[in-house]
Amino acid sequence: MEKDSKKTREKILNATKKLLAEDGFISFGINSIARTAGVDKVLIYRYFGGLNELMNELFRQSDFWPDLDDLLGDNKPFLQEMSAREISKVILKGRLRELRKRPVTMEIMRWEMIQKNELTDELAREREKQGRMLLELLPKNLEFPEGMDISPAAALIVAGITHLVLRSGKIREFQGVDLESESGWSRIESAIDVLVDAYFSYYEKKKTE
Amino acid sequence: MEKDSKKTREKILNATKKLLAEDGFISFGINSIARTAGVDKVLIYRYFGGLNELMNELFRQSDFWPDLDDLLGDNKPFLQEMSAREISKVILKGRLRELRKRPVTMEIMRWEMIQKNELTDELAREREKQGRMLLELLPKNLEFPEGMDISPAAALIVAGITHLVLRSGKIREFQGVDLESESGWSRIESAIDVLVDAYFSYYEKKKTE
DNA sequence: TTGACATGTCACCGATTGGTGACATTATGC
DNA sequence: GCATAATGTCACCAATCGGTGACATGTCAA
Repeated sequence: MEKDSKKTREKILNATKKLLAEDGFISFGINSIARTAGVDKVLIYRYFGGLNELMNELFRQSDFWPDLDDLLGDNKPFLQEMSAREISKVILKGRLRELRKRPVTMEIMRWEMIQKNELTDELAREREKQGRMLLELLPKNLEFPEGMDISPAAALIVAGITHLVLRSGKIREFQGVDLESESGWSRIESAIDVLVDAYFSYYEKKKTE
Repeated sequence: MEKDSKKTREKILNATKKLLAEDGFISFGINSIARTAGVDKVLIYRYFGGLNELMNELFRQSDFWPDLDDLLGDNKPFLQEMSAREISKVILKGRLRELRKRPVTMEIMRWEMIQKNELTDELAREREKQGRMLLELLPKNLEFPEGMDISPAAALIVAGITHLVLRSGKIREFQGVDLESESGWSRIESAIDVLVDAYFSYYEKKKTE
């Protein structure tokens, strides 16, 4: 019998991540964590206090939500020179790409659809914070065509991206688009480009009329 | 002690609908149905066979998924005279409106994000069937600008609509859009119009260049 | 009226859940 | 080396779940 509290904490945290990524919240709980960690469940209470505290620990030590750098990727150096149109495209496609990389985040967001509780609230707060930071980090001189009510259009596209990512893994196809092949996803990325371009052109044209 | 099997069946079905609409699948099961119906759970097994059969019965007797008539609403008489652009707008907005009316459907779709099983498969099949019928019922002479890869763009918008509706009731606001007020939803409807218009104009302009 | 069947009630089963107390074992500081 | 605190093990609790068998009670046809 080995006694090493650090190692045990590690085992618990890893088991939690693994469980969330593979099975989601459906069979998630103290017992299943203890079982897959090969550890008595009483230790979870001793080391973390309970499930909520365990989750908080998890949130603190991993990056569940992409920050601006993640979203921009290779385009980061050119941020100041980009137009509103270009930034919109890059950030939306970044959102798609980065979310797909984070299975645990995906599972938490799926769970948010069903139940609101302290666990999901933690991620929601983090997301909100990052959202505000993102706005502040963007170039101040970005010019959007006047008359644009961007919020609902942006909300629609972001919601669409989110929904498609969350549905992937559960279904093969969504409305004729293959969610299991990279070619399907690049068709979606192209659609994002086209929609953003079309949207901006629409307002710019209106202005000059 | 009253003995009326029809009434008992009714009580069970109603309790099931009520439970799904109010609490979703989170605490859903034989026991909770029996409890809220005020009926012994053994009767559920006797009358329906089990939970799956109960759900099938529910699906058969209610319209969980909007058909073309629902989607078109007042625009139905003018279907043959409408352009692809107009039909796209009407159907997308119809989708938004009709889905919002169906809390049980919303809950099932939420559950589909988490777990795939016989219950959710039933709705998925129904949805697919209606989707095919919808394509057949549309005017045959609809002309889409060439070069358009509509599927992924349509998927994005439909996914966005779905996501926003499913998120409502759980959160107040999504990306700056109020999901609890009618004004928020009409901003979203406007955004659908604009995006569709912009998308079509984009390709039509390209063609004439 | 009586017998048979439909309907409803109740008690139980094994499995699983979150949670805790009591105890055994190991590591660590003195 | 020894006491003490940290760590790990085990057994148990009440509650809930889906599911079933045994039996009581009502209804209806012969």
